[in-house]
Amino acid sequence: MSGNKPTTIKEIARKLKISPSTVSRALNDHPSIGDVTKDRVRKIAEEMAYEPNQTAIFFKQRKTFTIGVILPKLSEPFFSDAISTIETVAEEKKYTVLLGQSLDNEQRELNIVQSFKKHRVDGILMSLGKNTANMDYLDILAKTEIPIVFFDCVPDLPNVHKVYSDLSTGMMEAIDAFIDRGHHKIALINGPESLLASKQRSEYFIKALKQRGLAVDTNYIVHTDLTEQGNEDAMESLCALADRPSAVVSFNDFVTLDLIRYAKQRGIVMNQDMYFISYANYPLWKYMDNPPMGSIEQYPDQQAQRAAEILFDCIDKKEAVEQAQEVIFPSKLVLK
Amino acid sequence: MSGNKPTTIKEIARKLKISPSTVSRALNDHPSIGDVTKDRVRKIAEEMAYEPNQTAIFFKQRKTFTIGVILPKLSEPFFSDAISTIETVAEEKKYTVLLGQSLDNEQRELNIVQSFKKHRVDGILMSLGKNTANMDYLDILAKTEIPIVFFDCVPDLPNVHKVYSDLSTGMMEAIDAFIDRGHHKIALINGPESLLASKQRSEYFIKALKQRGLAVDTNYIVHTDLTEQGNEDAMESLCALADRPSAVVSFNDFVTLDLIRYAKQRGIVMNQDMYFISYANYPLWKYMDNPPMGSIEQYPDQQAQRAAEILFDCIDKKEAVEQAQEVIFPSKLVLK
DNA sequence: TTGTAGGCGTTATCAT
DNA sequence: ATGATAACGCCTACAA
Repeated sequence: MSGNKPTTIKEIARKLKISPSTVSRALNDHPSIGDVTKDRVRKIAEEMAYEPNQTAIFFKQRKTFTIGVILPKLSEPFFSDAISTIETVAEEKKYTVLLGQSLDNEQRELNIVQSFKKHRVDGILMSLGKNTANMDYLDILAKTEIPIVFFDCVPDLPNVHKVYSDLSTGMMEAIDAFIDRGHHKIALINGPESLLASKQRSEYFIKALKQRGLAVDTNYIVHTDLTEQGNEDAMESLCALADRPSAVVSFNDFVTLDLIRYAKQRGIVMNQDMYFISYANYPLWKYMDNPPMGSIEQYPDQQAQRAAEILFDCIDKKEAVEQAQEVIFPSKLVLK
Repeated sequence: MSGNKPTTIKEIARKLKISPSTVSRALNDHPSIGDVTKDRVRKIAEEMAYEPNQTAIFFKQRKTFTIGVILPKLSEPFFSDAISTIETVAEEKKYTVLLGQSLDNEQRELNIVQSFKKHRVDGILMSLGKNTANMDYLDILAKTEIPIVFFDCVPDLPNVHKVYSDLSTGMMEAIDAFIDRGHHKIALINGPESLLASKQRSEYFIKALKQRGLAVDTNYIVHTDLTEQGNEDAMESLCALADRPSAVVSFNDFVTLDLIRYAKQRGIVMNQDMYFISYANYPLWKYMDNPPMGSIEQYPDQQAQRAAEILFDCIDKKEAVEQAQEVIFPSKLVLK
């Protein structure tokens, strides 16, 4: 039960009085080795509890059969779904998954990338943190030739592989749903203006309103820093308007949780005085007495699956991945 | 942007017309190397974008600076909290985390252990799946000398390191809370009888009732297989009783979500006709109109932290870990 | 202060 | 069918 080192091929060879190469070949079922020898080797290997030293093999093959996954935080169902899918795909390819949560912290993101690089992962799947602006690691990785595929929260750059959800389709459906139900005072509670995700929501929101012939009231577009306080403040500023909106598209379901709670405190009746639709389609709404009118599904599993496939294509050096891949899934409104 | 291999120490040596060992030492700031040489080496290394090949180092050191974490599923907040803590501790020790979700599947658990062993992780943190009975990997790991520390859902074996939550304290508090509020018809909706977790809940439930002088009505102890249907069935069987209980301890918050929904459908008014307390203390209750009376916190972060510490002690070969460590945190009722 | 040589475990190449 | 040798990149005892 103490420091007895693992058996090596050499030891087997010595015991059998044959050469290490023969042992190696026998163990790998090489055709040129006789069945007798193979059997003898296998038997002894079994007895001595031989286990190939993968670190040696990785080293020699210049491959680790490991991919790194970097995402903001696993406590968001979107990402815990995604990682499950990634794991499944990886498992099929006999790969193992190295995990890193950035917690939306740019510095951590960089550290994780560095650490993954150190560990010589064969590839990286990454969803950016909410505030990430700096893309230095792209250079770092380009130098090291480690393929990287972004998903969900992707950088606004050409020449990188990315898989994400098209927020506009869901937005259009949301606005449609609101208008069809007679709403014309529709607001947007958006995330921080710096985020690409926010810019997109904003853009699609305005586009959708215009397309349906509604005027865009800038008072109806407010921002939250995504903290509980920020969410409440955003809601408050909407409620303070003389002409309060009757429908709200919110950044995501987490924000909406706070909005609904705040609204209730203020005596605003859900789905009567005010209607909500947000992004994410988290599974918890079915347990709520006052769920939002709908939520926009962004398909974490599909995104993760596709991103993982592209990554493995890169790793396996398929031709198709010479150019940067860009895969976009439409988002979809799900009524509650 | 193509197959130019990473710089090696040899190449730097050649370029500088000095020996590889000198380069190695210079790079590692060895005291015997002159400052001039160090500077020259560092400069060239920088220029040539030298990166030490960790796989070579791992191979040589017989260490990977990697720990494997195996847990049932990250979609449970308990585990996503736990993994965050583990990552933090690992990061401090310059370790990276390999992830494996067992999805409560024993075969997967074994595969993951095998895969981790292949990757020569320096240690493993593991929380068992709900149905795991087979502990073969313990032998596997013992042979390989890979330390393993269990947390939360731990095996009922001696001689293994384990960190878990004492369910009895929370149960006692729950029963106390119910009784103090005048309840004496108290039921338990338990998980599958096969689970250790269920056996414990059952045992502590009965013990707590007896301790407070209440009779134990076996009709008041029902089981669910933890599916939505199972949860509803369990609730149904309680509601069907002539003498319906007014208070229920349930297996966990997920079960309680279904119970509450079912109860509401049946016109049972929460916290009036019926009161609930369950294990987990998930963060979502604050958003619910009808939260349970309370929930029992099991401190994922503390458990994970402690387990990780023990694991690193094992890895660092501290004396203290020669005997199997067993750390128990009391669970605690949190009223809503 | 620096260089030389050997080895970590495995496998591929070239012999025999 | 099997063996000897070299090499992957790095480190380090020993030598100079």
